[in-house]
Order: sequence, then structure tokens, then C-alpha cells
Amino acid sequence: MGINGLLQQLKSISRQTHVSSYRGHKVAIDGYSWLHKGAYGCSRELCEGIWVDGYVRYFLSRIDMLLGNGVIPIVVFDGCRLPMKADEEESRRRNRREALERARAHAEAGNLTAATECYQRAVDIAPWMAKVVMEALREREVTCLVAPYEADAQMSYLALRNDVHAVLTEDSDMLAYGCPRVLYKLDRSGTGEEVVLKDLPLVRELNMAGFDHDMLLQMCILAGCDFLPNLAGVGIKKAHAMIRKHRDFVKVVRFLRFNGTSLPPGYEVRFQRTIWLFRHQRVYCPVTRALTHLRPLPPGGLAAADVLVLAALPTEGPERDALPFLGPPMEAEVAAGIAAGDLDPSTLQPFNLQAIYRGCAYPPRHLRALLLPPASATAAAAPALTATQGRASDGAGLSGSAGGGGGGSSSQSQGPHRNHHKHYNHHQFIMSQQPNNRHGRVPAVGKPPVPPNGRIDRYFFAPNPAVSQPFRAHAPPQRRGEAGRNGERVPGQQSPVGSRHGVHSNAG
DNA sequence: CGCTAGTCGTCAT
DNA sequence: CGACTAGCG
Repeated sequence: MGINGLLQQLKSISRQTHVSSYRGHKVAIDGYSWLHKGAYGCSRELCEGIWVDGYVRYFLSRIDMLLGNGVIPIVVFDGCRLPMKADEEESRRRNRREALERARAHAEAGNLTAATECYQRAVDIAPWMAKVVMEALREREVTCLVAPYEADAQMSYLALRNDVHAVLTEDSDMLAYGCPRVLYKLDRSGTGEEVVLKDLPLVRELNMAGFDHDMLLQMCILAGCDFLPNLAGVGIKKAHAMIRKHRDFVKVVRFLRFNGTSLPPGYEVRFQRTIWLFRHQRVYCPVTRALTHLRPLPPGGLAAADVLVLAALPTEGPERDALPFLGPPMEAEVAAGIAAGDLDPSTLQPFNLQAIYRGCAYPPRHLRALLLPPASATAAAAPALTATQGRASDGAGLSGSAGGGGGGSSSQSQGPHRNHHKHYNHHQFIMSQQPNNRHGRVPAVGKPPVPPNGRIDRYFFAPNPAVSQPFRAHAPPQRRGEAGRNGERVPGQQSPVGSRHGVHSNAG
């Protein structure tokens, strides 16, 4: 959804922009939008658990285009699911499942065209696919970051801190989050449409005179967003008109009720929490390596300021301080493990690289040693990729595995079958809402999860680095038949990201 | 006529 | 997820 119909109203302030105008700047990229597009070309394989790297090649080609224009990409992926999104996620799952059944039926009948169409509707973008892309990006020394919750909020955080100059996405939510500069609809050549938040008063489609950010935000929510569906018959225009007239949603709701409109039960509470979610959602701070808020909570807590609907604030129980609707709190170590791409955000367990790369002929160089020996548990001396050791996949060759043997994702070929372990304790009261079980797989009672140890400072970057030195343009990406294949290196692409961020410092 | 609510396409050969 | 369009009010 994003914000229903918002972008159409911003045509007058959106400017055709080429990424080369960001030369030398860091730019945050919404990883899932490229992941999603890249997955269309190989949807059947992804649905059936067959190894493919088509979506990785697509992703890398986009990254190469940015690098070729001197842009420093910071790729941001979505993390854990937010409680307020649970409803819609369930219906999407159902739709995908039905599409998959139709796809298989068509394939059985020999109708490959229809099958492909259904497969494309059935593809699910799973965290392990982001992991594969992250490992490929590691070879290019491109910085990645997995948000604790929504990538949109995380990217807005980076932009508001001036860690990145702009955000590259397809999603109109960014403006509701208050992101100052967004580039939409980027094409293969590097051209997109830039929207600058400061230009908002200049919009010709809507009269935004006298609108502050709170009013803009409430207009967006009223028009319909991911966390709160719009009221029937209310789109962006009516939302604008009503906020313009009444200035806040409580007065709008009062007016609507007075007019005889009936609203869903709990609408005001949900609305208030949605406002807070856009303003204060939990994000990851790369500096403190812990959770923080997109914007600081008011001193004294949410109750102290900005409350339009008091009932939206839990007054007792564990939720009182946890404020789980902002994204349940989590230990700094867990957040850091997720952010670094070491922990699967859907299970809070380390990724099972053996399962993910099963069927991959040419895994990234830096993973080969780790992936090769299925029998010997030599992980002790192995470097950072850490806790993944010997998460035994099949009954065969159970390896000694320090700490966490509880793994059996014994199913067949792929990562798509995530392990359903028990969650970290503090997440339970929220995460357990999610019926996390697909095919009645036995969750193999696990030992306590392996904490991500030390070395998770890869992928990170310092705050407020001077974005000054210009970049040499380098040759366009290799155009050999199998360009960008796993493990091959394209010359001239070591961006200074790694070195500056102390990440994969090229040349020690 | 403006506006909202559904349907289609996203890749890449 | 957005773009496009039929069809509502």
C-alpha cells in the first residue's frame, strides 16, 4: 500500500533526477524492493526450493550502476514483523499459498505460461534471500544493514541523522516518516524522480499552506497506510480536505461520527498508535549498537506529550514500558545480530548457510571454506560468520556444533524452509501472535539460541562522516556472458565505504 | 467530473 | 509495491 495515492499528488514537486547527482554521497536503498523485482524472473525456482541466483544478479547490476556513478550505497533490509501489520500479512500468506497451488496445477497440466503467472504471484521474499544478497554485497564491500523492523523507518533514521544524503525506494511511506529526500522509480539507466520534503508547501495538486508535519502525517494515515486501512470512500483528497478543515484526526473522527458515519471499533486507538509508529518506531543505532527510536520519545514518555487518544497508551503490565506497538524491544545483542545479517529476523536464530546455499555451485569465496566440510566441525577456528556452525541439516553427518544443535530444518533443498525455533523470551508475548507454523513441521525443541558473538562490526559505518571526496568513475560493469557471477570480482569497485566504516577494510 | 477501489505488471529474453 | 482504469458517487 504505502500511502494510497500520495505520489500522484506530488508530481508537481517531483523532479527527474539522475543518480550521478548523488556522486560522492551515501544513499540508503530499500533492499526488499529490488529483491522483489529480481525475484520475478526466477519465481518458479524460488517457489519450488531450487537454487537460483537471478535475483542476486539483478540486485548486483543495480548496485554496479550506482557504484559506476560514484554513489555509495547503504543497503537496508526489513527485519522483524511489526505487530500492527500482522492482520494483512496473514491474508497475503493465504493468497500466495493459493497461487502456488494453482501454479502447480497448471504446471502439471503443461500450461507453463499460466503456471509462471501464478508462480509470480506466489513468490515470497524470505530473509534468507536478503542474506544471500548481503553475502554477495560483502564481496563488493558494500555496506548492508538489516533493520530491527521496517526498513523505511531505519532509512529515515539514517537520513535524519545525515548518515545518508537520500533514500532510494518505491514506497511512499518515506514521506510520512519524515524522510527529507527520496528518489522514486529508479530505472536501469539511473534516472528516477526525486521528492524533497521541504518542497511540500509548493505542491500544486493540494493546498498545503499551513500544514505542519503532524498534519501531513495524519492526512497520510487517513488516506490509508500499511498499519491502518482507510475508511470506505476516503482517499487522499478527502483526507487532505478533512485535516485541512479540522487540523487533527480526533476532531475529524468527532465530525464523522456526528455525521452518522460509523467507524471500526478501536479506530482512534489504532490511529494514535500509527502516528507514534511513524514518529517513534524502533530502529537500530549503528553507533551504540542497540535499539533506539526513530525520534526520541518525549521526556517523561509518550504520556507526557503528543497524546490525542489516551487509551492508546498501555497503563499497566509489561507493555507499559515496552510499548510493543513501536516494535517490541529486544536485547542489543539480538538487534546487532539481526542488523549484521547474522540472525534470521523471522526466527532470531543464526542463518543456516548450509541449507541456504544447498545446490549452489559457486558460493561466494569467503563462504567456501565454511560451506565445504559438511562433516568436520572445524568451525572453531573459522572466522566471523560465527554461530552458524554445524546447524546440522540432515540426519546425516551431524556435526558436533558448539552450543546450538537444535536445528533440524531437515526438509529438502533450500533455505525457504526456515527453522521454527522457540523465540527469544522477551519477544514471546508479541511474536507469538504470529502462527508461525507452516506445514506442521515439528519445531525440534531447541537449546537456548546461540548469541551472536563478537565480530559483528562488519557492515557498519561511522556517524556523520564527511561526504566530501569525489569518486573516480569506473568502467561499467563487466559484460561477459556470465558477468557478476558468484565469486568473480569486478575491478575498480572497491568503494571507500568499507575502509571508512572500518568494515571490510581493503588493505589493512 | 472528481475521486476511489480494483486489476495488472514488476524480470528479461 | 505503484500505475492504470472502470465505475462509483
